[in-house]
Amino acid sequence: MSDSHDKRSESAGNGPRAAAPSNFIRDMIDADNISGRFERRVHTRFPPEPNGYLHIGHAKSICLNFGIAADYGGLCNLRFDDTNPSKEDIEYIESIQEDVRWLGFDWEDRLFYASDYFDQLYEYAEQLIEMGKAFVCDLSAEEMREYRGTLTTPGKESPYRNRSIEENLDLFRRMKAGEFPDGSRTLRARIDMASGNINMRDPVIYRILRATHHRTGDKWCIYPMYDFAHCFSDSIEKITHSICTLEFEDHRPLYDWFLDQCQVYHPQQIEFARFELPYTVMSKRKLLELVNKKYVSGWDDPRMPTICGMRRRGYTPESLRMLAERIGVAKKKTMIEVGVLEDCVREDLNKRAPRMMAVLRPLKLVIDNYPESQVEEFESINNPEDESMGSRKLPFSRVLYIEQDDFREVPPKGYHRLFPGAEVRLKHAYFVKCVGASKDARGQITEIHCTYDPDSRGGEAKDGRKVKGTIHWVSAGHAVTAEVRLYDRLSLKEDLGDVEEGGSWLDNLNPNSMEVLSDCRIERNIDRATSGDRFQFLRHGYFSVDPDTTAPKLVFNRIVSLKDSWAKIEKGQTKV
RNA sequence: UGGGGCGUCGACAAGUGGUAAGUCACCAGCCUUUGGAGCUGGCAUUCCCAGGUUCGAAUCCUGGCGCCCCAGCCA
Repeated sequence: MSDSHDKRSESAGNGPRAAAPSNFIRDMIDADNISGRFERRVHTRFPPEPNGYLHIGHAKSICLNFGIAADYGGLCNLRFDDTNPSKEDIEYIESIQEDVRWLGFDWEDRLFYASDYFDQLYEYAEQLIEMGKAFVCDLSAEEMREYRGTLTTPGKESPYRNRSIEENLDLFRRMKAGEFPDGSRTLRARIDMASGNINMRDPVIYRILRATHHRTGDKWCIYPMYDFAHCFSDSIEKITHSICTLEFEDHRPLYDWFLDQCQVYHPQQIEFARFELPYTVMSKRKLLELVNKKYVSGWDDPRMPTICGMRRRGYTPESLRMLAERIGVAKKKTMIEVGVLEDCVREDLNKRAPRMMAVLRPLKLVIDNYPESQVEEFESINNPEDESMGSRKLPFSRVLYIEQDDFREVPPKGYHRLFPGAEVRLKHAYFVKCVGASKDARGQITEIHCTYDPDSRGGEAKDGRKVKGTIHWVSAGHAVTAEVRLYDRLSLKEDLGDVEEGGSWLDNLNPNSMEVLSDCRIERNIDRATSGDRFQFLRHGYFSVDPDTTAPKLVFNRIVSLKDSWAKIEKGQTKV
């Protein structure tokens, strides 16, 4: 995987940001600050489970938690919710930290793990038992499911529900001591089997699970469940606002119940809605499957909506933060059009990416009246949006490459580029007029011929005549060959999970999500580029140097194309 | 007659009883040595529906409708 190469990335977590938009979470915090509920403190946390790589959806949560803390002069912790060693791995712990840092946030010395609290959590469990609020249950998983009831019918109380406190304590201690096999018993809260909220039907608090934990090793053979561990972890860290996603709304009564029973510091859980991006995957399970079954090259495949995938693709942290800001925070589940994300990167990169001339699909152009061995150099500005980025020299000669799409034998209506008899400007260089095209035996155009106007040096005709089109080009003898990878949506369907009976979501995968162009020609100035550098290839879009780049072979990823109003017009024409 | 949520422009989203912000998209024009960028203007008489309260309702009340989540010893 590429390392974090974003030298230009600025921290986003320190100091107040510009005008943060209003949302219901801020309203709640404001109200708490007025009432003095948390002594005007704001302390949030980002609590990922280290069982996968972070994706763009997590970025929203990260920006929200760290962003709110920063805006209110508060703190945000990074806490790994590592209560299920059978699914978790150190690889994920490392990648998550790298991703959060890359996004621009800093947890300073507040890196925590739920496993840091295992001893404390165990104490709370015994406390609950002593209060008669928890019991050891011998029901098997299947039996427990039967006893739980259904959505519309109440559950039945476990036959073990009324064991004595002494027996429960003894059994629980023996669970901890490893006297019973995995899955044979659980510790359950004693709440209400008839509750309409299934989470309150005597939920499991601890299960027996012999798995080596990445931090506590084999110290424990019982592990706490999410609901139990999470609220107490928040409490121990003196979190004020525990922000999570909507599916935990049903869990809030349980979150509150545990803390109330033990009479400990009590944060406020607040739930917000996740967002979806059409034509992609955001489910951790599916992302894992894509990686394991090699449908993609890895977690950081540039087509993946993972943070590391997007980083490798060339997205900037700024653009991801901008997205989070633009989509807002509410309780309505939303589908964010890809255009919003794309606009965010374009806006960011338009201001900072140096321009380069790159011909992706080369077509040879010979200037018949240009001296054979002559080479000129033209000064070209690196970024018209930022003069301070300077300029560079561009060699020009008799044989050039232009984009295949910039020449048409028969031009469609409104086409401003080259066709027999047409004159265009070669950006920064000269006006050229097309005088003919050569074809091979199969009728394919092999090269086109032009004449140039020596009086248009620099791109301005002396007689003042105008030209409609300006195209990019590269001198054939002075260009480097490179590979460019173009990406498209991973899914053919807006909802990748939309599957016919008997089918698999894998059938919805777009077989053409990556196109490799291996014979691209780029101006030689690109030579100095190193992995992670980003450019605007004139008239094409924004590209980044992929880490697959080796000394002789440059490899680029297309981050996003430029807006192409001609493509839109032409598409409209053919539709008729 | 299980519980919990949500419903404001094509997509997001402000609005918290005083007469529908903003962003993306889209459309039109200007400008342009990137058909890029930029600039200007347009884009919800109406807020899921129906009643009601009120001088006044997206906001309050009543009743509908639609969508999402929950029956892991996952988080």
